Amino acid sequence: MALSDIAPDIQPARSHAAKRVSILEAATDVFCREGYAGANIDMIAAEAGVSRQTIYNHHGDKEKLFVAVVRALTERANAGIFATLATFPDHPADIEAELVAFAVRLNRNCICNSDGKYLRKLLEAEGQRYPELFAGWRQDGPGKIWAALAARFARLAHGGHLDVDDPDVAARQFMALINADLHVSMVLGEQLGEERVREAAKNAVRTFLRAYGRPSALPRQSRTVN
Amino acid sequence: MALSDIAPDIQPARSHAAKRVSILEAATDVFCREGYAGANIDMIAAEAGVSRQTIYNHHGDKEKLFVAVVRALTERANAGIFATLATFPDHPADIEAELVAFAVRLNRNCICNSDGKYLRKLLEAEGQRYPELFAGWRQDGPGKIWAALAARFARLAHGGHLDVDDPDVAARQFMALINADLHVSMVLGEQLGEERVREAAKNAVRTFLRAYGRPSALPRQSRTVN
DNA sequence: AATTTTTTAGACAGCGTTGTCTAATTCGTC
DNA sequence: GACGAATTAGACAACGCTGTCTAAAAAATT
Repeated sequence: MALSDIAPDIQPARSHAAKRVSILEAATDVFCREGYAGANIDMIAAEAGVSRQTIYNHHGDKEKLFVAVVRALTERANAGIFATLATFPDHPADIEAELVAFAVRLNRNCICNSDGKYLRKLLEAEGQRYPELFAGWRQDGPGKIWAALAARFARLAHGGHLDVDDPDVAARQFMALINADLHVSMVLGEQLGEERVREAAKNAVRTFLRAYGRPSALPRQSRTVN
Repeated sequence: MALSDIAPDIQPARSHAAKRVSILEAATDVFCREGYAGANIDMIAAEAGVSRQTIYNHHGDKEKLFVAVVRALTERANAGIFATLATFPDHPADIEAELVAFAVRLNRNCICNSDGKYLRKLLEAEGQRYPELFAGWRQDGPGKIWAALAARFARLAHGGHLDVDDPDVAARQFMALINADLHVSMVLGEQLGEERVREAAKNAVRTFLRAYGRPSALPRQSRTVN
């Protein structure tokens, strides 16, 4: 009962927070692997190295746990995307090389990493069942990302580096081209190496610049067909 | 016992085949809506207008039923894609208009229709769990489709209609561009109208031709930026 | 060292699902 | 109309999962 005066408000346990994280990680894994209905609490408990009761203590409910998982996932994923977006080449010296590097970062850090894969999978699997959960993702995720990316392209166009008439369309197409080669491989769960990602980015940017590049910015790259 | 001589080999019942189809349709629906683990036989039976026992009579097992569903789905989807692929404009008079029309057909008949959506969803949800099932789809589906589409583009290039150096890449990028605008909307289950599909196809083909079009084939379309 | 809180293992009821079985019924054929 | 095959409704056991509970163990705080 006596409240000591030094460090009075320290949380009851330290392991508490660590276990919460560990539970969330394991739950993310299992929910994504097995789907909501296929996942069971014992699996999650075993994978988290925690007793089943502890999970109920922390999250109260299978559904609440699922919601917590999706929230954490979307927040992390959005943060990662915007962090990568901040590395967009606003004043490119070599636009092709810098766009390729940017595309590689985008693929590596946002789309091919586990958060991206997990989020896509949960979205496809349970999106219909929890529309309100994923509507938030959609607004804060793709909505803002496309807008932000479109603004970057518009600025590049204004600076004379690109010839873009509809930046929104260009942004969506850029994302689509980035993923063109990788999507099917990822769905099947293949692990794709760095060079594969780089190749995909190079192809995407090359086509993107053939479509939207300024004639003056292109010509150093040979474009003859053999 | 007495085998009458006329029409001896007629199947025992006619409703048999109809019910099999109806079961498969309902099972496809339910498996895609609820996932494998979340689907239950009673749901499927109710949706098929059939008793639970009949399902077991026809397919024996929940897992066998699932396999049958995926097989039917992949076969139908592949057939549909190749049928649409046969309408590719091999000798285009107006390449942009004909590619747009082709893209619209591809989207409407193969990607946005229920088979396409269902297949993608099942693939994402259960692909890891049944790799052998979906490996077949991957080989006969995207593998052959990309090759076939690439061959078409190569022929267009050879005929002087396109400037394509790597037809495989071009084919994948064409598919990716086609889907750029629609994918997110579809995942969330929105119903997209004809004009939306048409708009997406127009944007995709325009960019594709800006990247791969022959200079001589392009210029009639004004490309000035305001 | 004592105390309080958290965690654990295990048992437990309640519920839903799968797959089987049986008896009644429907359907198409003869 | 009578026969045989398929279908149906319902009951049923076996099983797995959720969520709760209890008593023991572990961890941290005092």
